[in-house]
Amino acid sequence: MLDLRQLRENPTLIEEGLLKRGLKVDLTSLKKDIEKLRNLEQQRSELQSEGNLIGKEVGQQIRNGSKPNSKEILFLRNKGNEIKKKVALLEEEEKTLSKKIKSIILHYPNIPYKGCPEGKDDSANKLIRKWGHPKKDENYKEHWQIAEKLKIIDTERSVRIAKSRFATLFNQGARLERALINFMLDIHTSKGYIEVLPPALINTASLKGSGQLPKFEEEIFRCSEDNLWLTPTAEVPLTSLHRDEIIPFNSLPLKYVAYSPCFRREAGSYGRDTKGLIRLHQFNKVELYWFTNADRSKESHQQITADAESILQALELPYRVIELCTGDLGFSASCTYDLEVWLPGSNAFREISSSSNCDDFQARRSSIRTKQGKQTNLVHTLNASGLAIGRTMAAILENGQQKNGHVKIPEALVPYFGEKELKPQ
RNA sequence: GGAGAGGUGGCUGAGUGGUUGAAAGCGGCUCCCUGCUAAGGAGUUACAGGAGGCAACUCUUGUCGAGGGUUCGAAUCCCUCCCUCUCCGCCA
Repeated sequence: MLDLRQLRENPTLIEEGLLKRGLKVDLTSLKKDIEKLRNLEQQRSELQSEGNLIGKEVGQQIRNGSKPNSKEILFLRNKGNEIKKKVALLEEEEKTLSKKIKSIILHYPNIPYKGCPEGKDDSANKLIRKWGHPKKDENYKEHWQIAEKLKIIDTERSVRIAKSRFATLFNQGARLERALINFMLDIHTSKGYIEVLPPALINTASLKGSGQLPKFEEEIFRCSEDNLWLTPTAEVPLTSLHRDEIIPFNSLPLKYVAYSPCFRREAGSYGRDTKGLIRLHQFNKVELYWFTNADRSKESHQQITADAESILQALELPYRVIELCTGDLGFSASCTYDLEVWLPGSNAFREISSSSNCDDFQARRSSIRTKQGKQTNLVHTLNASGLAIGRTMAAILENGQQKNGHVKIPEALVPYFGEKELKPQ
């Protein structure tokens, strides 16, 4: 959420920021509304102050022995009633106005940080670094072809059970998924992350707090009967872990790692990535999440990104780091690095992690602060996938594929998986 | 699903109409004392909005789960909703 005071005092700065994202917005009328609201608040509180004095006066006189029906007290009560009427009118006006303002600003995304590369779409994204050596020389199969041969993924049965865009894993496939989750959690917790297993069903306030609602309702599965939603990413419950809290300053940064299943409706992606593990309604993910103070959020972003990268390195999967340009940023982010893993089968880099600094955007929506001396400040929040499990499995299948149809398991994963390769069982 | 109890500051917990934004305890912070440690003493310790000094402050409004109502005045009375807990039933 954008800062009301900044909207009032420096709307052009925000207009410029939104414009960089490709949003042309004229904030003059919003600014006027905010000022009007401030005005109403002031008038109202002056009246209330007057009313409070009258209330005290009545109490004083009664304690001094005046009768409740004495002339003086009846006079004061009358006066109090008049004030009450005026206050009620102002309050009503105030409420409509502040509702209007809030509904507008909840729809505005975060503004990009100063150094964010400017551009309209992903063509303006910036290559930051590369790691490993992408295999390009041979004729590689795609991961779903490999998986089919090994009989570790069954899509048709998934349709029977649920519908399209679901996967059912068998044998070594199911085992590999489990191994990857444990492997990633172990690496991150060994670095000081606190492991969390959050609920998969989450409430509306949580989704508003992290920025998924009100704008992206159509992307999230809903249990309308209970007014709960299926979590689209652990980022949501992790943000709400500290919603409406003041975190002690000396416990920052708070670093969490959570495994969670993720559910997405994938509305509007019909026909894209229909095969395999790349785009499913349900997938597993290990998510990293930091609460930190504003001073340290830039360096924290480097660190959380490096922590996500360390998994790819440990699995010997070639990847590159891309900084998203202003037009490609997600709703809550002010700066994002995508980690893209190399998939030799499709001869392309594919997003496997997104690492974002949301600065105080989510913290303001969720009211998460820290106290430094007498000052209470919003914290900064950062998140990074570390990593998406299904896509990691796809990458392992494609990068580890052998000519005989077997798949080599990365060495670091062997203790978790228990075998050195995938082969027909 | 049936019956009951309750939601108060970082926490425990008092408070049923009038200087109660809220006792007390714990915790936190500051200072003092002590040769380290432990113990002790004094003080301090909610959040949000607004106005003014535009800095360390002062004034003001709101906030005791949320919303509405009664009243000159509500944490305290009434209504609605949400949530938590206990017992019984059912069930991993």
